[in-house]
Amino acid sequence: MPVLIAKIAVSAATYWIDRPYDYLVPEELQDQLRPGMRVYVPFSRSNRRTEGVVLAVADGSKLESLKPVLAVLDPEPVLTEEQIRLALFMRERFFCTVYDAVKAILPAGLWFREDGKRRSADKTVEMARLAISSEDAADTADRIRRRSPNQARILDMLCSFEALPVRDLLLHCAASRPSLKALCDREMVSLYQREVYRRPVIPPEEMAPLPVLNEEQRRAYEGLSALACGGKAGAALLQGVTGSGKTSVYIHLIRQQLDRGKSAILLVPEIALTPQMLHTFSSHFGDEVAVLHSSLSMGERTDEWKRIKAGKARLVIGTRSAVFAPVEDLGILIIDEEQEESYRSENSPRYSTRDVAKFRCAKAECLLLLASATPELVTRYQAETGKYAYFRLDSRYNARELPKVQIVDMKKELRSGNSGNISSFLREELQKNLDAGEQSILFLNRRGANKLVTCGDCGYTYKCPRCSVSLTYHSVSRRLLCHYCGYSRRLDAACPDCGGKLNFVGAGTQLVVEELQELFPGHEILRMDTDSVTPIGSHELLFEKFRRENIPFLVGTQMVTKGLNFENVTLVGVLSADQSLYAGDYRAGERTFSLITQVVGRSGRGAKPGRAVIQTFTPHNDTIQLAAKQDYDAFFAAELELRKLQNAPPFADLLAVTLSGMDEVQVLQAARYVKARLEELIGLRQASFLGPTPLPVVKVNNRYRYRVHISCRAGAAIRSRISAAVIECCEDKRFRGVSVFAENDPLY
DNA sequence: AGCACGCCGACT
DNA sequence: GTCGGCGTGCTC
Repeated sequence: MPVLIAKIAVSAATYWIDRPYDYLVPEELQDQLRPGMRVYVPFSRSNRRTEGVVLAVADGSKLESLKPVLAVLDPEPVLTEEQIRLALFMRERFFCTVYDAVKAILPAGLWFREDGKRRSADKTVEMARLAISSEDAADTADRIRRRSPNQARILDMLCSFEALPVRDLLLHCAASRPSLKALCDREMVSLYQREVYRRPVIPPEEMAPLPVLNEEQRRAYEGLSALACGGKAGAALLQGVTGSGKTSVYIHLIRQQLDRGKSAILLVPEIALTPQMLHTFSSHFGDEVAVLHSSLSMGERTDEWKRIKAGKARLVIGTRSAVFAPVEDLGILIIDEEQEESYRSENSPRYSTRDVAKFRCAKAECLLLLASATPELVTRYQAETGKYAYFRLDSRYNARELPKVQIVDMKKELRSGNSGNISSFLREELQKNLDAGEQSILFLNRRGANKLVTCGDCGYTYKCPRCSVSLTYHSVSRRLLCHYCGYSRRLDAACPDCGGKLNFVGAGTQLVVEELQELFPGHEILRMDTDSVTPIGSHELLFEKFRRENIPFLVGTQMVTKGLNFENVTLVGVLSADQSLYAGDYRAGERTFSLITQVVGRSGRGAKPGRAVIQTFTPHNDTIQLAAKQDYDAFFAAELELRKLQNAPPFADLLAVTLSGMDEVQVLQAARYVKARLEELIGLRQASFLGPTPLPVVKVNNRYRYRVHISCRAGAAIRSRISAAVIECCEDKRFRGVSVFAENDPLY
């Protein structure tokens, strides 16, 4: 009798010991256990109980003595064969453990035990169906109609519907439970429980008709649909300017795939997933839509996941993690605003949504559609060189004109004595809008839009004791806060060093609001940034207020840039266009271009023409000039030349090994060791190495962080050597206490 | 990373 | 004698 062996990825394994471990399948588990199920296994010398996932079942092992699988945790596999392959792919591509990948693929709610209180309990509904044939039921109904009219009506009802929720059945038959009970007792009707899925609120809709496509949209649709139905894997770029109606093309493509019995995934950036947008899609696809995003409760997410896995929802809309949605027969996968950084995961597994999408589409032999007004340079390059199919939508809806853009030199402004955030030109434009009763949006190109606190006398600033950053002041809590580690303390009445007066500096949204209040006293101003809004839907409330009450000014960060239409907004001001331009990594240019394009696109969405004002300290900068002209093609050409010179993507792949630890000297030594090993293992001919360089914020939570950069054509061979160098460093006793990981295409 | 094993010094 | 310090090595 052959011994059954399970190849298992265990959760306790760290990156450098992560491999499939062989375990014995005890006889009593042999007919239950299948690949894709989670199990408990003993691990390590202590045999502590560890969770694992079965990757494969084989009938023999090279190893002599094996430990047994302790228990099977799932009645059915939670991972399909394809998802297991995906997890293995992710390990190789993103330098993570298989189990890390599995955790990204499955919804977190799946880990809460059936017996525990924490579990998101399944909601069920009681259903009734006929236990006899419908002919017999109809006969019986006629026979008993005089004596038991209620029971007869129930039988009639069940003859025309296969199964009905008991509640509805009784309601519609004007019957009560005893009637149903009688039928059950006579074994004519049976009852059972059906799981209902708690759904995020999607308002019930009348189904909207397919949007009418214009000539240009129709051409794009036809080209893309030919690819999507061609049964070959491939990718395409749909480059469409803001307002060109990409969404209409999506709707047609998705409808077509659903009609062919296939499913579809539509990914959107975090902030673009608005109720407005869900509304549009649910009005076209109703119950076929499942929504996955970070603001759902764990239970809701698990429910949606189950609904998708059961084939009940064939269109999945969601943010980056929805790329793992367990749909079958994928027909098309669309990534909207594909250049957005929210598509990359910042912590392990550090995956790129696009790479995962490519893998899935290749396996499913379906189309990957990348869409944007300002695609990532690499994407556009692939389209231009024929690796991706390429479609464009160049005309704006209703042939509206692009806003007129004016660049303002803030250096001049400073010289003429204005040190504020709002230039005199912008102030005049704002005044014009105010007089005309039109609205304006001011965009602050900043992440943490918070105030710094300094001493006016000695220049003292508050530093985080654990990180190499200054603390910022939060007016809501009236405390100083570290954005990196969460450290907070109360503000002193005076400078702790010299007793001088403390000043608030920095161009936070709050400061801009204060400046506006001074310039335009008595007019209402809305403020919107990461601090002032968090719960989902609160943006919408704010936006709604802005629209309805025709409030003259809206000041905000990132989120004011995203696809919102305000008829009456005719002026947009970009307060500090350069902020993101010198952020250090090779993507700074495209990030700035895309940001300015999006902001400028907010202006003049209605009947009235729009204007935009871009304030910058570097008015002659190419990126800013081209962004002002909204000339992506010229920007692309210029930036591509730059990339060629820098040997940056698409001409080379960039990877990095990041090291961190409490002992800065030791971290640096480890980093130098990694670099030396990389040079030996890969060779200087195939790659170039840079570093170690400190991260922009070198110390976070008392850990010093350094990085070694690798520029090369990254194939499987090179990646495995990088992996080997990381593992060697982890195993080296000299570097105990230093954590090391590799990464594909790191964000600065 | 955990966690056991083991080989030394200070204590009931 | 033995309790516990951490240095060392392994994980099917």
